[in-house]
Amino acid sequence: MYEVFFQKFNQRTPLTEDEENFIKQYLIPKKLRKRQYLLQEGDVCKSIALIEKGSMRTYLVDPAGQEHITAFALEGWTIGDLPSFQSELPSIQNIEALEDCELVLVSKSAHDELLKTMPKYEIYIRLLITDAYMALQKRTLNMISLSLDDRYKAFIDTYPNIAQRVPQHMIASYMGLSPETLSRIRSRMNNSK
Amino acid sequence: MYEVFFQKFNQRTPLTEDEENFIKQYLIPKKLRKRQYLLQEGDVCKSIALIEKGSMRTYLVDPAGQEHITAFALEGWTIGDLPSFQSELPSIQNIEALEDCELVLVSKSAHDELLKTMPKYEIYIRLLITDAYMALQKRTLNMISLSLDDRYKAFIDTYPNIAQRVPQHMIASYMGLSPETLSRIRSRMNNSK
DNA sequence: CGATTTTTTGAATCATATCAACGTACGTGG
DNA sequence: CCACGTACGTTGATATGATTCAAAAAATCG
Repeated sequence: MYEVFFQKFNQRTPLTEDEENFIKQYLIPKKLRKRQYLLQEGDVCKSIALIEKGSMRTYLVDPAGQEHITAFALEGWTIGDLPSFQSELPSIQNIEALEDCELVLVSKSAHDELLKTMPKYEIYIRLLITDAYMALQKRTLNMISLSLDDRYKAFIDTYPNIAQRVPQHMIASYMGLSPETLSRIRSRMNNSK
Repeated sequence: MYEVFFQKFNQRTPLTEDEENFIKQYLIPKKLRKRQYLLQEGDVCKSIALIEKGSMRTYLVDPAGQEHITAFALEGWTIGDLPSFQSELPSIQNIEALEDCELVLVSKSAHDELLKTMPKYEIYIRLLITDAYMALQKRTLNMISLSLDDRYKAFIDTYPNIAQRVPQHMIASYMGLSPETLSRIRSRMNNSK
């Protein structure tokens, strides 16, 4: 239990066994079936979740009623709506299981408590956000500088597993283009190699 | 001296006078003339900089020789190339003064030392990156979900000062579109209101 | 003031969105 | 377990809108 959580934690901030046990008190395991929600628009994001198994997506519905996927997450990734989690205000995003999932939750109160009492947790969170920030910077750069074909290649290189596990139209939504266009990009790529 | 630096710091993490003085030992003031560089491609980013006065841009040159602006920064903002700063490997980005600037530098060694010795500095950095991450998420969302006209409006709303202080073609580069297109967006907007 | 850079405008081209139709795969209930 | 209905992915035709190239107008700098 919590294998992936502590593997990821130790990767950034090595822990003693005692420290692991200390943290374990604060963790809550949770299973989610495909299509179930971790968070729904209008609710406050009360936990961040590490994915032990499965995959999820974060999306939001714009005023015109269209869905936009802002993030995917697989095993070992941490997911949550940061603006809502930080501010304790209602979220505008939804977080949904794309496959059956096993999660490890850290509630807001547990998170605040751990930040206060355990310097290593603070370090871990800082490194986690730093990595997430750098990944997002790369994504932003790709969006402003690459052709669609190259953006799709970059997506595949960065997340080779995702493409096989989530429907294409969701990848199109994540990239901000129509499903038809993504289909044509793929057929162009297959023909040229 | 360091007014803006400590104003921003206190905003996130209130400090006593002693704590301010402790941190001051580690700070280095630096002035940069317009068009001078804080960081050039190929160099390691050895400091992060808070801008007391002036404005800067971060950009990178792609294989085809085209510049892409990834960030602007004004008074009170912190700038640096995080991947290079963290890893101490050469940066692929350039950071240039757009106006005469007064900066406050925190070197990598000072940063590491402060992280080790001063919990409040660790908290400050975590909150700083968290804010930057949330801002970047919003930018990403705008890119995948809004029309160009609305993206420009969102840009103006978010950074009302920048539009008057940096050349339009740089804003176009930041938005990932051609200068001509931005010019046409602006004339459309003026005609319709 | 003259030179250079920046912004605007126009016309042609290219890329993506949209709309529509079709084939296929999938899950769901009978 | 099969048959049906719904989702999904592909393909084609057309429309929209952004880029590119070229040139002129406007603004900025020395």
